[in-house]
Amino acid sequence: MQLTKTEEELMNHLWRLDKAFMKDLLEAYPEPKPATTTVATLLKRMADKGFVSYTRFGNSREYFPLVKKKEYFSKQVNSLIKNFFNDSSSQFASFFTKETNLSKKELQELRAIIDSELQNK
Amino acid sequence: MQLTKTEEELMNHLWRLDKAFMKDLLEAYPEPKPATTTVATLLKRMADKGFVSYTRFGNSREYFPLVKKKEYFSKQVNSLIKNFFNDSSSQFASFFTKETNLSKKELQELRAIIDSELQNK
DNA sequence: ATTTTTATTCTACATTTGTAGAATACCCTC
DNA sequence: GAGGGTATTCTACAAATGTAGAATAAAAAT
Repeated sequence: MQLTKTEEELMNHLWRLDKAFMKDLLEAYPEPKPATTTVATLLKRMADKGFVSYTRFGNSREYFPLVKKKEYFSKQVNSLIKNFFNDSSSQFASFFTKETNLSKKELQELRAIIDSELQNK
Repeated sequence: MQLTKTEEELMNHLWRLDKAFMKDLLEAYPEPKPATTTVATLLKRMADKGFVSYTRFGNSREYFPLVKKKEYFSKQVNSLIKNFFNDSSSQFASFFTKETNLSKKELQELRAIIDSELQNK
């Protein structure tokens, strides 16, 4: 199952905080903050979808992510690639390199990463 | 505004075909094909969102995309980057290179692209 | 202990999305 | 020009999403 945009936003807070109580999550939002009940509903739905869980502490809960940001993100990218580039990551890579505004420095860094990846092949 | 997954699928057909009548779009779907009315509804919604338009031909219409695949896709990637990498494309690039399964050949191609990009800087 | 604050659950409701039938209008063919 | 195929519009409806009030329960503060 998929997270919606709104759920993703909350998930991002949770990833950043690593684990968090309701109040921490509310704090994480910029003004205007959503109602507590709104966040509670989102958390419940996200728990149903298997993205978060929690530890009980008295009556309240410490929420934590069940899915790593990396994993989640990786699926996102892969689905983008599948959807728009007939599953060709190189086509995507080429597109990405040309179309996003990487600075000279960033491009050089990226080349370094690629070189080190090539070492392992 | 955003396209939903289902709308994206249709949009993909349209991009591939460049322009198309209802019947072409229906053909483009794999079995089980959606009902004509379903596609019609989607097209209308997509037109409302400003993603497609059409030329009248008698009582039927030749639909065409108003947004280029490249543009659309570019926005998707940028929003992914913004959402998950605090707007840092280099962080994303690094992630991408490490986490997607690029073959040796693809990595080499990618390096070539980067080199040629670096020429222009 | 009484009040205040805070989190949770239950309920609710408007909007969006996925899907398609019914009715209608048009074009093509015999 | 009557009948069959096809596209469009209208209508509908279930499910998902965004949002939050009311009621409740428990913890913290005074």
